[in-house]
Amino acid sequence: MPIQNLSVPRVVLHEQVAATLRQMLVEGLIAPGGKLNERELCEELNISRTPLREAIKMLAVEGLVELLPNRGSVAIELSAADVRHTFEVMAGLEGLSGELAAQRITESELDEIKALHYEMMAAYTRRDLSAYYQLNAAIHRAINQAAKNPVLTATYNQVNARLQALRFRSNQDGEKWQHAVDEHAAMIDALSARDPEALRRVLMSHLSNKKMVVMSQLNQPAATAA
Amino acid sequence: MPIQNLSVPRVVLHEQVAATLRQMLVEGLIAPGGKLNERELCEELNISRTPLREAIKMLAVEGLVELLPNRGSVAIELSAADVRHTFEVMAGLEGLSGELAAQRITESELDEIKALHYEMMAAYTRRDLSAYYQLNAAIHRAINQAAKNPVLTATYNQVNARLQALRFRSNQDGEKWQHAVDEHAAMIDALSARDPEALRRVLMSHLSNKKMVVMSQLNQPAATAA
DNA sequence: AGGCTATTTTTTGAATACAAAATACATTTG
DNA sequence: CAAATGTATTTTGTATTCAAAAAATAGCCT
Repeated sequence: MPIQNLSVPRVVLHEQVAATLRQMLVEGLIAPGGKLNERELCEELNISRTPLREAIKMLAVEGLVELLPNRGSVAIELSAADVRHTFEVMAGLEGLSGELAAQRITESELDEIKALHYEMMAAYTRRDLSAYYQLNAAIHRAINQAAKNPVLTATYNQVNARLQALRFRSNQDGEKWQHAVDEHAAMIDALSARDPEALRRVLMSHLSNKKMVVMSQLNQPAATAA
Repeated sequence: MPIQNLSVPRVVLHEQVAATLRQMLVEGLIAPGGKLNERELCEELNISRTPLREAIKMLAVEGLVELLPNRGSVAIELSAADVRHTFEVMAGLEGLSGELAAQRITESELDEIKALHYEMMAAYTRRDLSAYYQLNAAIHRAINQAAKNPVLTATYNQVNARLQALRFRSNQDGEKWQHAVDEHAAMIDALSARDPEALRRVLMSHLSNKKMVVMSQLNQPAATAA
């Protein structure tokens, strides 16, 4: 006879709810500017308002939602200036990641990143944007991991989540995409050479280019990818 | 007869509570590792548990408290590794602040920082540690402001709050203090010259030195300042 | 007496209930 | 008919209540 019931929530509810909402926001299930209706979300997630409201407060600190006193909360909507500022910070954090990763990366970590890079090159060659996007994210995540700094990782993820909520699909333009791929090759070189300064430069300029692509897409928000 | 009662809370309760708790944590009123008893805090702040718990969740995201499921929450206690990691990120954020500030600072902002610097030199000459500490913090805040990036400022403040909760009083050692003051002079020079790279280098090495001072104090936690 | 278990008490987690504010709606009046 | 005002409804903010888990205490047995 089972002593413990594994179906009962073993982790606290507000954490689960926060994770669900975070995913909904980052995946665009709740669009930027969209309202978070408490009653609706409670019904949808089958929870009471207490843990939901706790989760919303957490997301507000993370910068994913904005609290309007007495008027609820909405998914953040980044202005062009907000996007610029966020990318500026992301560039700094990426640069730091690179600097530290180049100093601390192990051989096996480097091999894994090289493997991811080749997979990404395959996706690029096939013009498989979705696979490319995921592998690209995986590489950046791996570099961040190689920096061996949990505080940096947490800060990086928190700021990055706000950009992910934008749901942009960059590099659709041929020339820009080529350039991004070139930069990735330079990353691998800098990592292999364990050259912190070089990797920092590459990553910061990489982010700067990504920023410009996103900014130009924001100006012409015509096509929303399927 | 007054139409509106200004004594009633015009801002939401959980914000006020979060601010109060944040101050208590940063000022050491709740010591690192100390438990946050909900009942006690409710009585002390004259509120119910709901807004208190919302505030605690916010502070958990900020990294000032740790949530122990079913066992409440405690003020964070940074290990030596945590302190190293946090300073590493702070150095990166300071470096970025400096880089941007050197590009964007106005004449009047620069003048104000110079004035703060002279005030700080006065405090240093008098060995007035408290005044020095405050002016030092004001200068770093001013440089951060001059970077004109709200996202950077918010990120910086959030990470910095965790270090402030350590309640260290560094630079008590004469030679180290002298060195810190020299670095501050170099900051003013780099700012005046609008040299981003130079300011970045100075600020990062400044933070690195501060880290070493704090780390050595952590090893011998003998004297707690009055 | 000492170690163990059982029971009470406290504390935390979540749901509900109540109050106040904001919004939507309808009615009235110029 | 439009603007404005008053009323109803919804939504948000806070307090209270209920339930479950953890901690403290007491009792029991060897």
